[in-house]
Amino acid sequence: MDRTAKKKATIYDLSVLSGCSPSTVSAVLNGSWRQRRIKESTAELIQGLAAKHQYTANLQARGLRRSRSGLVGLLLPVHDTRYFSSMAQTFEACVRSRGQCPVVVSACRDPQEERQIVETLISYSIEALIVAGATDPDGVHAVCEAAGLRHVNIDLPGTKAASVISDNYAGARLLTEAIVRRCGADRPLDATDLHLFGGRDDHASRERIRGFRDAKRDVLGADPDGCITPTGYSPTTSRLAFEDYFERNGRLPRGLFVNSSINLEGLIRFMAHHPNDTFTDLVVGCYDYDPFGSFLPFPVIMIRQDVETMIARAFALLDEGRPAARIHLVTPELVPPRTALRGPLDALKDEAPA
Amino acid sequence: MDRTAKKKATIYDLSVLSGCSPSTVSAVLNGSWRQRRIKESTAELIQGLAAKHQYTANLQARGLRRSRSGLVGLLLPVHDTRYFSSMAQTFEACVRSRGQCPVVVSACRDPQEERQIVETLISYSIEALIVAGATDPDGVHAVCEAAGLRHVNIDLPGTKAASVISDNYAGARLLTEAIVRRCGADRPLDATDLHLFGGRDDHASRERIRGFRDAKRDVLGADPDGCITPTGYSPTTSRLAFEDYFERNGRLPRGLFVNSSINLEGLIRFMAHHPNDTFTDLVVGCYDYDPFGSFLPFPVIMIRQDVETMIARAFALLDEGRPAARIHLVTPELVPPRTALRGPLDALKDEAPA
DNA sequence: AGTAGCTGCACCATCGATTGTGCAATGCGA
DNA sequence: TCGCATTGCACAATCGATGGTGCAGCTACT
Repeated sequence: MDRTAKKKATIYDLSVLSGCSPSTVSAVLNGSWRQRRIKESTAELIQGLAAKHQYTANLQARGLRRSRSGLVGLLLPVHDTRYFSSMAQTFEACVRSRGQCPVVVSACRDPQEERQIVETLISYSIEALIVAGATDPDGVHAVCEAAGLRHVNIDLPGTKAASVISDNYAGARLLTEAIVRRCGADRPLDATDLHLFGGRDDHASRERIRGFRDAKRDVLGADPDGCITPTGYSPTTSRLAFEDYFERNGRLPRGLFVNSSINLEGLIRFMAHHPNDTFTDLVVGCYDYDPFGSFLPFPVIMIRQDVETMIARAFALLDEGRPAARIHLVTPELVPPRTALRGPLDALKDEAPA
Repeated sequence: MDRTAKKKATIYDLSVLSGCSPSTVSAVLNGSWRQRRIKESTAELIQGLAAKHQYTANLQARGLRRSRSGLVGLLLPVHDTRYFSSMAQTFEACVRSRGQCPVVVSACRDPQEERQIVETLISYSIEALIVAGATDPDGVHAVCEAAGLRHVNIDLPGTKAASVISDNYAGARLLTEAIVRRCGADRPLDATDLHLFGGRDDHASRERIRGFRDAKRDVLGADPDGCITPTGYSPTTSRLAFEDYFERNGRLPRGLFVNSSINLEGLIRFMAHHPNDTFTDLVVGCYDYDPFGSFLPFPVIMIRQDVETMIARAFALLDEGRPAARIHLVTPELVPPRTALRGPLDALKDEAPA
């Protein structure tokens, strides 16, 4: 019943133990002791005591005094997607390598949540924030600005802060062309038979749609209306859109441009309710890379966004202090069907199994 | 060039503005004003000023004073897996519904990192911690214990703290039987033709192996040695194990028990280098559910661990204060091939597309 | 009038660390 | 030996919020 939640040692404890003043202890333990001209032997004494008593600094106290916390935030729409979870993974490694502490949170694509969560992070005195895929980046910007918080958009751009995003237009063109190429191998594709599903009224969707249409016009010579069905970023609504198309047309289009892996989940939900042979002959292109998504029973061409570069670029901008509110494009990569790319987890060493 | 990073308003600012003392302002703004017998009109005055000046409490200062922070931690092995990212998603919702702030971090399965990251979280005075899939749960426990931090293991159990885990033995039996059933539809399965890949020397792997072997003995009447290849939790080493098996035997086994979706990624990496017809006839059972993994071109039977229940149970234990160091089993669910389950994202409302 | 009891708030120590400043002791050169 | 520079550290204010305690002013009752 050792219910003693032993109080953690403080600089005052070590001050008493060492016979030095708290300020000396503080200086020794935060590394500023040389410039404060503390004797090496004093430093060693205190460091020894600190180790012995398992001293660790109270970071809230430090943060209060310094009015910063050592925390760096990443605001995601959701965690549960390989795209965003790989972003979290990469972000975390990056932040740790700078000796800071990552805080990854998600706001469920709700503009109000986004702002409120950022308020909270600001209340904890986070030092910088990456705003990924925000529904209302400029709303978030206002909150950050009011608090003087460095921040950068990623994935979806805002107009008020620097943004690092994929070249969605170029990616969509690439993807569209690849779908056509893949379809055309046997018999030529009709322009109405290449349909885009997913996305909504955000910058990424608009750019992808633009790329899709331009590519169709260039490659198929036509871009009829009615070949685009926005569904939002929800598997359920996506599925309903596929069902709807299927009911209207008795089949799916031969070529499918799917706006994101979340929408692709809608497609497999649709599939789960339909026999396999509904999909012979189907060619899918999908934004976002998911390793399993790449190995579905029909060809899935994916666009892998370069998360590592985007995050790195975002940090570079944060380091700049006050970067211009412009958009930085990062080139995404076309991933042929049945391709297993390496991911952030491959950077980890895994100990040899027993 | 409004470079003024306006200092945030404090209770002292509002104190001056309102003509009340800082303690009154504090009481009003943290809700304790009724029990401090502050006049309603005073409260309204201060609340008005707070709203007008966009006051938000400095949570580091509050945390310092109260010696707790409102932060609740989740320690993951990695983010970039549907299993763990869905855990993060569920955890976050849970924490927010309690009015606290989630902090999700990953330690890459490195015992030393695990301890060090937890030390850091403790330095921020987090109030509770869920330790998910830790490589060294008892090491983490020691750190928490020394700081008097409430914590619960999840996914992988420890011996010193309460643990909520899947019933891996039962799940593995279910899965093994399901694989056999699926294989046996055409021609009976030889016991050597059902092989387990993945996992390492942790509780989950051991239980799954035990379930696998017992089920084989029961259903196939034999459980020859050499049908188990631990690979660790890395796609690359998993892939190498499949390659190795393939080279030795000229083919894969007909029935494959894959220890986790990470190991399944190893399988698709293997597949990427082999023609499709290497896998006709293959039946895979895989621990962890991944929506796309469920739709691969061969039957993949999955075990979905009940993350919602596990997290809920974990919070219940945390609320108990000092729960006994026992293991709580949660029953996982068998997921037939080509099944699209709903996930945490389905709880989100998505606004209708434009 | 005296007092008991309430109302409504102010005062002040405190949480743990940081940092500008002051000062005694020592060293050193002239 | 005097004076100045340097060394090595202590002091105390401060970051923003919290909560125990004290106390003036008013009411109500005897």
